[in-house]
Amino acid sequence: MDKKTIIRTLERIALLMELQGENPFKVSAFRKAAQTLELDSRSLSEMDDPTKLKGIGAATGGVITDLLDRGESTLLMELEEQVPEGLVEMLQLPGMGGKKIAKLYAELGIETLDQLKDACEKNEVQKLAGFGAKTEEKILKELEQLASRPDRYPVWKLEPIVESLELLLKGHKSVQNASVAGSFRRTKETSKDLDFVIATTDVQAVKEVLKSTLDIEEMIADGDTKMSVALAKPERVDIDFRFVSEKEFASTLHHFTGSKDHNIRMRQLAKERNWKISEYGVEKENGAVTTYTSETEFYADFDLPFIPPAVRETGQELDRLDELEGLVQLEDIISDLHMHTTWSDGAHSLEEMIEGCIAKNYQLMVITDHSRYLRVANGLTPERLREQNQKIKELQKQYPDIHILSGTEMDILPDGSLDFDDDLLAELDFVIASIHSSFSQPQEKIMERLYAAVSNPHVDMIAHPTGRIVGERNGYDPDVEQLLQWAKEFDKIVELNANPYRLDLAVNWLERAQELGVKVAINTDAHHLDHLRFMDVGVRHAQKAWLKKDTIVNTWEPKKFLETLQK
DNA sequence: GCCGTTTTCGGCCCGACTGTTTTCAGTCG
Repeated sequence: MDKKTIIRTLERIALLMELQGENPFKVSAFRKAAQTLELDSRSLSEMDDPTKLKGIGAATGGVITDLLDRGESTLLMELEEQVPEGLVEMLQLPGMGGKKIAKLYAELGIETLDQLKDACEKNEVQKLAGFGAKTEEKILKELEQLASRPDRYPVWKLEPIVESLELLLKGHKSVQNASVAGSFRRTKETSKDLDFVIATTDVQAVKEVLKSTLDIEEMIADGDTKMSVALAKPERVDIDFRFVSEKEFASTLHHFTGSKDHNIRMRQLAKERNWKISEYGVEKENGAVTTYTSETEFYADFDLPFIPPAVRETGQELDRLDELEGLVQLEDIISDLHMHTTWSDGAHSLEEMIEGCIAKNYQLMVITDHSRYLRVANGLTPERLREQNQKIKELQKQYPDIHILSGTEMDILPDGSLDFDDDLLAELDFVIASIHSSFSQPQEKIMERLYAAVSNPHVDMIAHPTGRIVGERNGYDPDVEQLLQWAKEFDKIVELNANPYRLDLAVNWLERAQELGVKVAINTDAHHLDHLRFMDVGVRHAQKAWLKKDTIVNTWEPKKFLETLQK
């Protein structure tokens, strides 16, 4: 018996109980028990007695004992028998929760989505107490959209929407402040919807602007403090807008940034002081509500340091406050080690990229155009690479304020060889090795290729180590644990590619890299000047993995960084 | 269902909106 199975069993029990219309507190007791196990970093064998943990009582402990003793749970088996499988799917319908689904099953015997559709069309549903004609209509509409709508959107699809909305809102005369909140602000790879918090003196005016500017498919809610819409274009994504006064902005932003678990921990802290947190501020013992000018001030009132949105996830961040100190910040980044120019498939010249990096106040940069194998990207032949190398050395004289390194993003070929020979690599300051081809090779072959790169003395870094595209494709499926072990062994840098398409490595592997003492570089892989801004996304993604400034080589002073390369 | 040194009963994070009601339940975040 493993911990994951126990966690899944407890969660499944909670889900099935919810579908029976059970008391929500009872349901959440099972979820909390699952979470208690999940958040405990020990494995099952390292735990003395999991049923003694806080949050696990007689019933949830019984499930665990059942699983440990017999490998199955009587409670779960009973529930599986009582609750038809089709009910689980109904939870995907917005507006449908456990109570309603339980009622439809109990009174109309509805077990499947098809039966639900049928009953709605025959107007049987609106006859039930608590249901009406509008509910029936809504169910039919949601049933129709169920198949066509993705349940989560990758960050790179949402980013342009967020950017344009923040611009629109901040430019409005009645808006004092506006920010995206929710999982997007926490830098999750994917989000179910978008949340915005808006400080305004004129809710109606702002609502009007939003309504007239956005391509709205459906008005989901339209109240005095909240408006929810489903966008028609460019994505059919739901957006929530919350309107507050300026003084409430900070606490509302905190509230709607979440996560839910982070907020629960904060509310528990408040409770210990007889305070009460709501989105409008913190109610103190005397009943007065304190408001804040910033989230920093909000946290300070609880004697806490500012907790970056990216780490506000499980609630356990509040037990890791000492680790916040050295967490990497955007201001720490003083170099970008991966970018392209018009010499290969970039949109800007060497000079333009150099000036772009100077504008970012970087102290060091590396030009890393593609190698010859990547013909579609106009990859450089050895001759052109040497020519570029020469040109960079000349440009260095013109731009004394920044170290300009001459590098390459060299392909690791499908047969496991490298695109340039060692003599040429030795002439370069910095060598990136990447896989851009034959993704579908078996893992063994992929690892052979990666080993060739990681074990080559001239290679400094492995770029976008898995080749994934967030929410689209998994990449070439390397054994990442092995790759990280090799990176440690050969003292190579692994990349965190900051392009929101990639965010490669993913958070869990970045945590592992730091644990192993592997060096990480956050790079934009810019093919356009505008892409240099992705450093911000990359840093927030790194924060999500609790990466320290010291782990990230592009926070290092040029002297230290260059010495490391020479080793 | 779980918890507890102001508690073994009565809370559990808290509030907004909708659709159903005619004062509130359900859902959502």
